[in-house]
Amino acid sequence: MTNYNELTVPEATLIQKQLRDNIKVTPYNGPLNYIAGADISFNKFSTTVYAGIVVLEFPSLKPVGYSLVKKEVLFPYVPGFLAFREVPALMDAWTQLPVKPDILVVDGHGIAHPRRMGIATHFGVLTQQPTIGSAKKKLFGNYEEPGPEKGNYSPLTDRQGELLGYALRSKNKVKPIFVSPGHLVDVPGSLDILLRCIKGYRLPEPTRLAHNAVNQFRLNEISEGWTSLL
DNA sequence: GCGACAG
DNA sequence: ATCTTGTCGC
Repeated sequence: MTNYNELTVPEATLIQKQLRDNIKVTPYNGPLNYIAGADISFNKFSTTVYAGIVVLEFPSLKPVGYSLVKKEVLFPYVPGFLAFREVPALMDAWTQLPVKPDILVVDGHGIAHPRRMGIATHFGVLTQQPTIGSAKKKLFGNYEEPGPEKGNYSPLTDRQGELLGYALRSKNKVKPIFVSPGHLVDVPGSLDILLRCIKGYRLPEPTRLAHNAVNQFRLNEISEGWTSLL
């Protein structure tokens, strides 16, 4: 894998344009026995990032294990280029997984991106794994505020009206989350799967548990490596 | 030029 | 993203 730390934004843009030819937004018809969530945590002003992937049994959503790694990152956070900052660390956590999940939910957008290359798509294309993007804020596209009830959603589209994903009310009276396909999953499919990951919190279980894990890791409450919970 | 802007 | 206490509403 190329070294993202030395890249300039124009160079990163070129990479996104090259990778976009490999994106596959297609129905996922494989099995779904395991789903995972990926997230990153770090201390403000630090170049050390704590990455983690938590694997859950599906549809019970019970965690079965987690992979945690620490890595130095120099690429800054630039809206639209999150992947260049977080993918390298996530890749290490991914490689360390003894068994890969059927679907991976990444904290960030999939194709709901100016060049259709959000972090979930970027990671999916590089690993050739089905991924879904789940973000807490919109990055790109237009949408109408979804209804107030849990489960209500509205389409997220580009200027040509093409469907990129959805704004989803994952819990009553909370701001919506944004769901979009990463790779090897289609738009409706990404919503169907994500809806089955909601457990009463705003964030879907895979993302929520991954977020908790990387924070515990950063605060030295749990250690690096692969840990089985079985 | 102005507004928007994942984590 | 992270830093932080109390506070308002369901």
